[in-house]
Amino acid sequence: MAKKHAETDALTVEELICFALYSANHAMNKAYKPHLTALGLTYPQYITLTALWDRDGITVGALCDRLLMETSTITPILKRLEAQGHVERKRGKEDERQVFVHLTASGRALEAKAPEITACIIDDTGVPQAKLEKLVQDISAMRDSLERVD
Amino acid sequence: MAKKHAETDALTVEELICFALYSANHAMNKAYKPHLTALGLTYPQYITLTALWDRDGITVGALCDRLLMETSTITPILKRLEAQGHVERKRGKEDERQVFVHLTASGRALEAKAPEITACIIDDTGVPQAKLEKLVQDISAMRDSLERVD
DNA sequence: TACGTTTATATCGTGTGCGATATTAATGAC
DNA sequence: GTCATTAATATCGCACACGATATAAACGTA
Repeated sequence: MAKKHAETDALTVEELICFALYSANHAMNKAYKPHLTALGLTYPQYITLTALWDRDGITVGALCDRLLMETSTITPILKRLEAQGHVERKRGKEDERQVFVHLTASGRALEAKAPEITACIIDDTGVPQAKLEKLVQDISAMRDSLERVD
Repeated sequence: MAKKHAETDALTVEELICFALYSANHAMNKAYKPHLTALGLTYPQYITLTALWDRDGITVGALCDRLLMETSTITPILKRLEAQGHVERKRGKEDERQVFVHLTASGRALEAKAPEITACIIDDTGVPQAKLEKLVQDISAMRDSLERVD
């Protein structure tokens, strides 16, 4: 049985939703690591590629919106993906401020590895498919609520 | 209705549990930021303090175990907390390899701020208490399963 | 006691992440 | 058309986060 707290008591770190997310995110990163190291990718690089596999040739800004990240985070990741030959960046013709990100053959080829990695990770979570889909929905809804605040 | 995928299709980034955790963790960090900036703390520093409020005077290693982090991450955080005067580090007497971390009056005083911050964040999640507690349990269970793998 | 091994913590290099700022291009008011 | 403003992306400084390595203390075995 869980320990009871009075209203004024601070919660234990393990009882905080922030720590649950914080530590689960690190654990997920760690679970992906062996799969991604084999491909020469980091976790954020892989997530960036996943967004591009679904929607290629979008602008840096659109990619930031999709991943909920700042340009100061995405730009260096794209530079490393470009250095590895997985993406190309092209200035827009009509609007030269925009930069469009395109997958190369190499970057597109990595997509074929994703389903097996995903299957491994899903297995590692120990959560059955149906429950996992619900969990993704609940966590995403919470994230969206947090995003709306500021 | 959600888009259907064949078994061989890759999932959209939004459908991946890894992205749900990744983005929710960033959103949580962002939600805490104004509260913590007012105290001169960062998010990892606050989480570290939360662990110490519950169990003070433990070793660096025990703190790493509790937070599921590496010593290479915790040591610099402790150095910054020490520089701010919130904690003190003392070498063990019997075993001089160990370093014990103790809260100062300043570090202990911050605990009083925690309940109100927690209440704000819980409100920001938009998730009712009971459901949030279940969510914490589900996410923690998944994290523990992921940790057991490697 | 000497010395190889293990243990606890710290340091270093690389890659995020973000806020603040810079840079360059497009836009708008006149 | 000029110039202030806005918009899209990049750069910089600071703080994680971790793997690899270093350091120093404790331990084990001969």
